[in-house]
Amino acid sequence: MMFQAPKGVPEYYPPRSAIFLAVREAFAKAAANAGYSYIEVPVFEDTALFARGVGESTDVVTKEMYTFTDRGGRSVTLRPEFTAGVLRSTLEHNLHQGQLPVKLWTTGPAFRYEQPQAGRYRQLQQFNVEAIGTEDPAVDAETIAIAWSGYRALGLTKVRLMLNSLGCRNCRPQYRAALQDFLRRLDLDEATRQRVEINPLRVLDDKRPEVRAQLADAPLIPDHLCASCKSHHDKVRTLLEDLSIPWEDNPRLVRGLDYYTRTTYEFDHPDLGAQSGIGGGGRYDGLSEDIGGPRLPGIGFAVGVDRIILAIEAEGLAVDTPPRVAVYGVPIGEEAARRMFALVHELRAAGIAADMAYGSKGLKGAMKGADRSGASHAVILGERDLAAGTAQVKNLQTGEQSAVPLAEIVTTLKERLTS
RNA sequence: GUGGGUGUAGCUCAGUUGGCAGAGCACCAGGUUGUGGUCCUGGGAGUCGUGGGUUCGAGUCCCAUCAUCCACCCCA
Repeated sequence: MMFQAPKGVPEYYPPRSAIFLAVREAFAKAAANAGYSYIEVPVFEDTALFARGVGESTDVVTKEMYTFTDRGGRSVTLRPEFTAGVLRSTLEHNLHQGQLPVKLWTTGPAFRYEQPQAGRYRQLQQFNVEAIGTEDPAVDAETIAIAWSGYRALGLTKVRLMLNSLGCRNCRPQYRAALQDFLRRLDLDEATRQRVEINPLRVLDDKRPEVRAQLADAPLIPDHLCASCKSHHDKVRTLLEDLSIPWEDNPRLVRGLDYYTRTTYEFDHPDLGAQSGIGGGGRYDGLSEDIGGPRLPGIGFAVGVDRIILAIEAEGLAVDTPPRVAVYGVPIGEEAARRMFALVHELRAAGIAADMAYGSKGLKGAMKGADRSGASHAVILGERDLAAGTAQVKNLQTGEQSAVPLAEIVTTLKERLTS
């Protein structure tokens, strides 16, 4: 084999690719139903946008970015996530000057240079939702509800929601100091000690048992929230209760990106191995200012399409794949093939999905093609039919077959397909 | 970046102490020169990941390398 897909890039081809579209469709529908509009943003941006937006101290920025210099000498980076780009676009085009919040969804690939493993890829597919311009906790709950609806629409039953609040610019610094004070007294490796100084909250997320054991008595964020953050957090939870969306409070949930404030949440699935997070999001009330914009709060989430597909498969859910076409043309001989080509075109123009056998296959091979296409009807056309000005219309389920004048094929099939 | 597992036909895999490279599925053709699914018969296919070494002889043993999978760190 001469060429292979780049390392860590999953590909979806038929028949499995149908699941990919179904996942996107489920979330797009949930977002659109909640009044969110589509936004198309670049796959690459100025490197500085991500460095400042996502955070200089994050793993994503320090070691996972696909960064390169373009021919004009500019440093550009393939997006490692969507939020920074969506917010940049919102500000650049003054979408926030209209009525708030600005509600947007988008989808596509993101890129992180990591060592691939189950559910972790260098090109990952995300579905993304952002609500920009309000601090109303109802919008926090709304984004959660959209993600939840998407999972439900796909039939997933084992998705767990974990919820936390990271505080704001007023209460986070005190908590951060208290946490650092605690962490500095622990027995930690060099990399983790550095993290204590740069981004202590992320130490709480460590999965290693030897670290975890030492964190049992660590100060937790919910105990250090200021009055307004506490009230915000309580309101979000009350609203989730109203919607009967079950969640689990997780005071150690911090997430890896620097811009999160107040509400953070994560969805995970128990059957996915080590990479179990299938979606996550939170509030980013300071991000706009971080990237040079006005004060503009926001909240959003991304769900991982690749991992959701793995979850669908892990739960053994069948995604119904409709037949490729409704009608399949079976020509016998060159003259018939030419006539059939036009007939198939007519069927398509009439809104009937149709395909035909190509490459002068034998009748038997062509019928096989009809069978595999999933079509409910075959149209068979040979010398005898041409001479009579008819074609044989065959119901592939029942085997019934009858001659129909060529001029009436389209209307006849239209009737038979709706009945 | 670190650790471990696996690379043989399109797919899933078998291959004994080193001795002619195989099966199932899929695909194609025929059985039926104008009829699919089931059945029967036949067929095409592989530089055994790649490069080197040991040997009369390597899919099998050794070394290197690449790819892939799983895990750590971290994240969707």
